[in-house]
Parts: sequence; structure tokens; C-alpha cells
Amino acid sequence: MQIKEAVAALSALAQESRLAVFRHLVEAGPAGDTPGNIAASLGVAPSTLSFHLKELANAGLVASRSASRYHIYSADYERMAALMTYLSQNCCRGQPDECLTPAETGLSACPPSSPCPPAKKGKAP
Amino acid sequence: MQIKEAVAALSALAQESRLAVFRHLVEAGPAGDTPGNIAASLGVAPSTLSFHLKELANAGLVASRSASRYHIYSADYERMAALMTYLSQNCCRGQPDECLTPAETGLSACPPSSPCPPAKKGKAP
DNA sequence: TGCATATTTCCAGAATTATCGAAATGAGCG
DNA sequence: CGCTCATTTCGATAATTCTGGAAATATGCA
Repeated sequence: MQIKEAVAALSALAQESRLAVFRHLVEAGPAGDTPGNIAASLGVAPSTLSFHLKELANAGLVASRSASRYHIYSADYERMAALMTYLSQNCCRGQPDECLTPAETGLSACPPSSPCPPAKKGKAP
Repeated sequence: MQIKEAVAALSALAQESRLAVFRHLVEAGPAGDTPGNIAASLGVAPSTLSFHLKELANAGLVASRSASRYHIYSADYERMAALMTYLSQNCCRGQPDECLTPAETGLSACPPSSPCPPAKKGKAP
């Protein structure tokens, strides 16, 4: 992922309505949901929701498909994971001892490209 | 983490200069860096950088401390990890079979609060 | 104390974004 | 073929954000 794509994805999520939409779709899972349902569920105008869905789609965070006369949007889990990887890339460079451990966060803060050794107990100066 | 905090953190990162600053600090590790160095390294005016650092600090993504006559900013890895956890919360609900596996991403897409079973091979409808 | 340097605050202008009503588009169904 | 409903596009307005120059503040040192 490149910085422009990352900014696009982060911008897409950096807005309360859109973050709510995205989380709604994350919870909906691969089955996704229709704009009508989402708009009703979040209480925004259909045109507003359409604007937000387009933003999310442009950022690659959601995908759409058609089923009968409905459109169905769903979250793109791979894109989400790619964004997370980008954010933590090169963490700990030169100071691996201080890197956050998976146990502390529930997530690995370091992707495979910059593996994170077990934390020791030293403190930063 | 609550939605307002998440939006604040995402907004802070959703800007090219600021994302570059944050990544610079992530690479710098716990040792951090001074505004002067960061501004020179990224080619932005000191006042502009100060504005961005304040945004990142308000979002809790960076911390600052003083050393001699310098200020030193550093990335807050825990906050970053909390944001990632928030983004993937409740993923797969009701459809765990489709959840992205750690092996596919290099990251666990599912935090401990909604553990992600091994993916099977079924496809979404 | 007073100077030098690092950093932040204040200000104003330019650019971008969020919102929703009204109108246009698209897809199925009778 | 034309109706109907779901969704998107258009347009206009309001609000927010990014930017850097100038001035203010802070810190250490002579």
C-alpha cells in the first residue's frame, strides 16, 4: 500500500457517519447490506449515504454487487488488513526492545515485513 | 475506544503530511524526534508541523516530552494498536467462516473480544 | 539578566468536505 | 412497454481544515 491509498482509506474512515457505515458492514459480514437498510439504520438521507458509500468504495474499503433490484455493499477485510499493516510498518526500527507485544494489544503490531521480537524490559531514555 | 476517539485518531492520520509525520515517528521508535528535525526532514514550515503535531497529540497518537531545550515527540504504539482493534471489532459476526485469517494478512484481523476461527472454504452468497 | 535558539500561537486566505432536496438513472415486473 | 421502487447524480450551502508568515513564549546558557 502506498501513502496516497492509505490517506484515502483513512480519510474514508475519518468521518463519524462513514465509520459507522463501515462498522455496520463489518458486522454484517460478507452478506453485506443495502443502501436503503443502512440509511434507515443510521438515520441519514439516501443521497448522503450514497455519497459516503462512494467514498468508502473509492478507498477500496467496501465492495458492491447487485442482487435482484438491490445493491449490496460489504466490507473488504483484506483492504482493512492492508491498511493496518501499513500503519504499523517499520515499527520498532532500531529499537525492537520497545516494540509493543501481541500479548499487550491482542494484535500483532508488527507485520511480517518487520517482525517484532519479544519485548524485553528496558525503558526508553 | 469509542467512536469519537476513533474518528479523532483516523482524522489525525488521514492527511498526507500528518501520516508522514506519524510514520516518521513510528520508525524513529521510542527515542522519537524533535519538531525541528521532523520539519526539515519532511519539508514543511515549523508552524505547519506544530499544527500537525498538535492534532496527532490531541488524538493520543503521539506523546511529547522535554529534553534539554528540545521537545521530543514519539509515537504511542498502544494507541495505534487500540485503533486497529477498534477497526476490526465485531468482524465476522454471524459469518465467522468468511473471516480473514491471520495467515492471509500477517495480522490477526480479529481481536480477542471476537476471536476468529480458522477460515473454511465456503463462499459468500 | 539578557541573548540565542526551538517551538508554539495567532491570523487570514484558499481549499476541501458534509449535507440533503430535487431530478435522473437503472433494473425488474406486470 | 411503461410502472415502480432503489439508488445515484447534481447543485447549492454551510462548515471545517490546511497552510505559512509574523509575533509570542519557553528554555538553557553566558
